[in-house]
Amino acid sequence: MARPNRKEEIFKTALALMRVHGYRNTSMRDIAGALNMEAPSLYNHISSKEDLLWQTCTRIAGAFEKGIAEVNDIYFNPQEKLGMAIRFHIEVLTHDLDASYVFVHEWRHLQSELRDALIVRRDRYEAAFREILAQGESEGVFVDSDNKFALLTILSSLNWVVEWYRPDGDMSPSQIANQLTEFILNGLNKHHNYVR
Amino acid sequence: MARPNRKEEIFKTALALMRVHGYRNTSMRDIAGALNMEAPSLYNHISSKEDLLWQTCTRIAGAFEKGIAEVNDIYFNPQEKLGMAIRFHIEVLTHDLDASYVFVHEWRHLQSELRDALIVRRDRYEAAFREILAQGESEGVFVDSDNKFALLTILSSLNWVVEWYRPDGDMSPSQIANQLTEFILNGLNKHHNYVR
DNA sequence: CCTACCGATCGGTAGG
DNA sequence: CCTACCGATCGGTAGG
Repeated sequence: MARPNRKEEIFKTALALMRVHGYRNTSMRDIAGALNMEAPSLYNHISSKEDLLWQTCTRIAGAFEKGIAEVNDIYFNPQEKLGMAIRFHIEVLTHDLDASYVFVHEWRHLQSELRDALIVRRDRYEAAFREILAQGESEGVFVDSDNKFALLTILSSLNWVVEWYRPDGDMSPSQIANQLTEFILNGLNKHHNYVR
Repeated sequence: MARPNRKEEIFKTALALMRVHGYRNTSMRDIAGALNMEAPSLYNHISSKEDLLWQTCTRIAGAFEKGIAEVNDIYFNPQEKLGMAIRFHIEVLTHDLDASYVFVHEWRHLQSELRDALIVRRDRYEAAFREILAQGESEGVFVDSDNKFALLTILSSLNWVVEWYRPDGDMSPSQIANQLTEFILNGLNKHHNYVR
């Protein structure tokens, strides 16, 4: 009876359901039903419902961290750095859309200790992004913006991609990254400021 | 015993709780407790938990619609139009942050008929925004972008404001609107395209 | 992997 | 505005 990747099947099914209906609106019975099982059988493969969410969040958070670390290792030019950071971010989001969507929307449902741990990691990630903006400013290639504000605006436009991206849609992840990079670099470009 | 604005107090308390804990994680007992009442007493003032969400969503949706209609009535220049549309949008979001936050995050928990009605209204709002971008393109003042893409990117950066705006923070709603407008107009400005 | 089942909690009603 | 209470549903356990 034991299937090799039953655990993965459970995660995949659960995340697909949670993306559509939300974490709280997806019951263990829903997940089991989609796999032709009974709810208690799920506990032979996973430890709790919350663990489904937690494992997913840490996995995605880890992917983001790996991306930003790579950017800082390889690139020096702030524009290139920002462009690659955007590219990695979009790659993570689009590579496993169900997991990313659940991560972005449902992490609040974790217990406070787990949630706090994620917030720390998110803040660290945002600080690394912000560092790129600060570097661009000090080198005189980005406008002197309110760093925090610019960062929030940039990340919001990146994260919103989970709302409308479709693997079979018009734009590939790479094209999305290109367009967003162009849009954002225009917004930051020191020598081309739009004057009202 | 009857207090004049008990209904409003219930809405206000419920939305504040739902913003922090989410719709599903806020029980009628939680809401009642915060008002020193018992849960069944709430039903003398409201009809259902879902109605709290529905009334809130329609109210905010109406405010957005009023804003975009006003913009289209008064302004002709596409840059001005876009700037004012951004300004109204930010005003609605910041004017009642609890309600806006709940609207943005929790509308999915409505029954399908109500949810569908909101989607129709949202699509209409987005179409009006998009019309402004199309006008700017045809007049040659905005870059020829993928309209849908540009629109999603713009609205995402606007809606993300509910995540970080604090009434007692550094930036006023007006300053936020100014910064976002500048950032977005730079991104769209035809004659100042950043070239990679 | 299942049956049987538990304690907790939910939105909401009856009746006053 | 309250007490008493309902039927439904939840995550999860016991035991096999």
